[in-house]
Amino acid sequence: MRAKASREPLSRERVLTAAVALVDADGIAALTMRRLAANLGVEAMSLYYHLPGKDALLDGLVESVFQEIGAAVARLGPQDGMDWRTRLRQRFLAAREVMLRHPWAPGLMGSRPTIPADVYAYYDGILGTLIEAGFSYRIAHRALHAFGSLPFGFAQEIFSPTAAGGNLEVEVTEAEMAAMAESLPHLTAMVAAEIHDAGDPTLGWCDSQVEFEFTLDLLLDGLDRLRRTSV
Amino acid sequence: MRAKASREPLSRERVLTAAVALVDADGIAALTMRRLAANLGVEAMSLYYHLPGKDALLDGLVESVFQEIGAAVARLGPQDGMDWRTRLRQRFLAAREVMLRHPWAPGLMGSRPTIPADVYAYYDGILGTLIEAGFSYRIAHRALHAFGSLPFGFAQEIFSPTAAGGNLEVEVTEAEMAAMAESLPHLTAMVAAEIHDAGDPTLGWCDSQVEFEFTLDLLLDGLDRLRRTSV
DNA sequence: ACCTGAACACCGTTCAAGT
DNA sequence: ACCTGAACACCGTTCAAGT
Repeated sequence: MRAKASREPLSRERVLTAAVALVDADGIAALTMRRLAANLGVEAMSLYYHLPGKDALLDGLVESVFQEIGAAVARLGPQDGMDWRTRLRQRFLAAREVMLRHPWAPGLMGSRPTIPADVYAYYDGILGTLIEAGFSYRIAHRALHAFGSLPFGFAQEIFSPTAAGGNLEVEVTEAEMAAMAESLPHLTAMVAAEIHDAGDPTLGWCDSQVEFEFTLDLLLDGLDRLRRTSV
Repeated sequence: MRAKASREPLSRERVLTAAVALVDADGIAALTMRRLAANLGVEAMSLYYHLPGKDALLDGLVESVFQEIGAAVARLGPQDGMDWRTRLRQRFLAAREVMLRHPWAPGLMGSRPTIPADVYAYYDGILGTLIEAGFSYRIAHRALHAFGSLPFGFAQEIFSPTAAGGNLEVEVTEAEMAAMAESLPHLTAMVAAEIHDAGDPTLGWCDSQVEFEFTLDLLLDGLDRLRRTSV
């Protein structure tokens, strides 16, 4: 895990790249000034020359992930011929691919008190798409809120990605299953009725691609209906 | 802030109550084993007799908030005559009132690796309401995901409640405003078009009651349309 | 049964100092 | 300009010990 010593000096960018790699590999709890420095072949105090402190490091992590989203969206190319729903759908799905690579990012974003500046530009683009499609500012504003975290490629997860929900069936014994059927009749029936493909890459608790796209389309369709009736 | 010394012995419940009070008052970062103990008039090590460690304390905090939601929902009384949309709407709005009292809770929930057991029963009730209304298990399952955090009384907040978004206009100078109009034309126009009631109690970044209910109704209406067409 | 004191390993951060 | 060593205040947690 320790990077080979390099003679080129540190930089904010190198520090952030190493931090993303560290967190991807060992989780957010492993991100320590001392450990990050060690991975860079340097003392902890050296980091303070490139970043004011740990909060700035965490902000930088969020910024890094968002820039990755920005790059993925830019890679989609011009969207001239498309209607607004297709445009937004592509954006959000591109963001999702980035998030699948950094499952710690949603939790980190949710805990930061500041918003990286580039995010405003990102939202401005979404808003522009909506206005161009004929939405009023009022409805477009509410649409931004309704989208929630979808622009960042993840559906709502109230609890952490590593939560137990998805593995429910696996860890439960026969006796517990019977008790569950009694206390949680509807959930038990649902699990029985639904067969999930195991092992698909997911952000967590059943938050598979299918669920993500269902929520996305439910909102897009509902907004489109609003647009065509009242605007 | 220090509680008066009491002769009755500590208990898990007393510890959790004090922890909620501490976090309500001073924020989640102020929750320290040593500080919590001091508030209880006790040494830090005493807490370990009632809770295995800090993780258990954080889990207990989430559990406490959820039990408050459970109590608020129970206070709604029997829902016999109501249709499914009204039932869910009342539930989610009741949960929202609890969350407004504990603005740190969404962030904490998002960072916990485990789900309190009672939450399953809560979801089972929501699922039962959907099934009773005629939804298939497949659609009901997806509806649970689409709801996201609404059952817990908060709409998606990608960034922390204390984020800057809501105060954007206030902190911006004239020159910055002009620059903003150039780089963020649509957002600037939206802010100009929208007048927000200042000072309303909110979970954060424009997540006012109106936005919450808009998202809620958008999803409920969309689901209802699905129910009546394909089921 | 319930609480404590001393100690340990580990944080983030400061500051003066090195090169 | 860039990095370091020693030190500080503060963590969560252990363990043997008190009552």
